[in-house]
Formats: sequence, structure tokens, C-alpha cells
Amino acid sequence: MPSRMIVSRELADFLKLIAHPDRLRMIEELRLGEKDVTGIAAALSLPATRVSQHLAQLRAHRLVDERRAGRNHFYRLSQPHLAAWIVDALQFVDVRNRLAEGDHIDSARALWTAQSRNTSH
Amino acid sequence: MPSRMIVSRELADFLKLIAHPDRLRMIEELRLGEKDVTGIAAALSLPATRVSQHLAQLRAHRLVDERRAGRNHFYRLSQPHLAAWIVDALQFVDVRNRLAEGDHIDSARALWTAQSRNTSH
DNA sequence: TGCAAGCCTGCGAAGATATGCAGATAATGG
DNA sequence: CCATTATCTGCATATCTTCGCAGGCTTGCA
Repeated sequence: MPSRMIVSRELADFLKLIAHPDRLRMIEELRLGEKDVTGIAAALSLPATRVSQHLAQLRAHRLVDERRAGRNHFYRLSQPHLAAWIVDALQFVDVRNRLAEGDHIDSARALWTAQSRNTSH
Repeated sequence: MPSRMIVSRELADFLKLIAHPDRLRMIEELRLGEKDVTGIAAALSLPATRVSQHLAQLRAHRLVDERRAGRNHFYRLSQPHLAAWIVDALQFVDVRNRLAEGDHIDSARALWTAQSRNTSH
């Protein structure tokens, strides 16, 4: 049983799970703490249905924990370090784009690295 | 222009690019140095055509560098640190699987972390 | 020059993903 | 109870990915 094949499949599933612009932004949105579905949707200007569907996927893979309070469902990262690990990936994104499109990446790194809450997405 | 949207798209593209079992194994295979297409295919027991197609994708995003010597094309990671960053992701793969399926993940981490060359894939 | 080895690309079928919409469930406040 | 708010799920369509196969290009060598 080639364990490397099994693990590479699991790893690929995990990477596919987070390899979506909305889900990446959602993960970074939860970086500093929990937030409910409507709050996430509003912060990212996405339809709540879509956010809920993405959350279902993250939930299925145990990437987020859910807490219900009244009719609101609050989500948080089950492993907060995930957000930092993702930001680390920015160093690998195509260098051509970085040079061509200016400092989008650096500014996003700054936004996603900042400790304080802000509203610019 | 919300730079966060732009970056999350680029980041998602990058993650999608590596989110494939074959490509993950190829990246780890190149961890310790360059290898030609046939060598990679043999090491991973994959058809050479498939390896070539995967390499074309990695090449298009500048994740690998190519060196031609005679009829052989040797590839290497353009950013060797990428392999280590990927191994770091193992900490995030679903904990249920880790508990249920034994230590596949730990054994793969050991294999992929080892400094010496070996032939067990 | 001709043939084989090593790679690459184009193409099409099969499979996987994304996403809006409609409908369902659950909690809250009259 | 009934309406409303917040969220979830099922479904159909559109879109993207994967992967084998056929064919093409280049280099090495007889």
C-alpha cells in the first residue's frame, strides 16, 4: 500500500477544497475570530446562499467549527494557523504577475497580515 | 479595484495547480534535485504522457525550470522551498482520516522529509 | 539519410465543480 | 399559531479538468 499515494490524494483534496477565491477570502475573513453567515456574506459582498454552500464544504472537511446562537450560525477556523499558512503561499504565486500587475500581492499580504480589523476587501 | 479579490484569484489558481495527486508527488519527487520526464514517470509509475502534461502546467505557472540536454528534458523546482511548504499542509488534513486510517500521513511526512534518496513511493 | 528515443501538443469523452434558484428547516417575536 | 429572519439542501445547467490516444518535433546514432 503506497502510503504516498494515499496521502497525496488526501492532500490534493484538501488543496482543492481551499483552492477557490471565495473560500480563500472566507478563511482569511475568519482569521481573527468567528463570524456568522450573513456577516461573512456582507463582508465579502457575496450571496448568502453561496457562502453557506462554501461553508458546508469547509465544514465537511473539519476546517471550520460551528457554533449556533439563536438563528445565527457562527463559524470559526478549527485551526487558526491555516490562515497564516495560506498567506505564506503568496511567495509562490507567479513572479511574472507580481512584476506585471504591481504590488497587489504585497498589499494583500499586508491586509491579510494586519492584526487589526478593517473593512476593505 | 479590490486587490484582495485579485490576489485570492491568483492564489486559488496556484492552489488548483498543485491540487492534484500526481503533481504533488512530482513536486516532492523534484524536492532533492532535477530529474527528466522519463525518470519522473518511472519513479512514480505514471505514463510519461501524463507526466509531460502535468509538467506543462507547472511550467506555464513557472513552478518548475526546464533544462534540455540531448533529447532529455530535466526539470527542477524553481522555488525548492515549495516542497517543504506543501509538507507543512499535512497538519491541516482532516483529523478524522488521520485517526481512522492510521499513520499514513505521518509516514508520508517522514518519507517526504527525509534527506536521503529512496525508492519507495 | 533514416530510424528510434524522448517529449510535446491537440483532441474528445468522461468526470468533477460551480452556482443560481426553489424549497425546506429552525428559531424569534408578535 | 403565523410571519419573518437566518441558514441549509436539492437540483439543473454551465464550465472546467482529467486522461488516453494519435500525431508531430527534435536529437542521437548507425
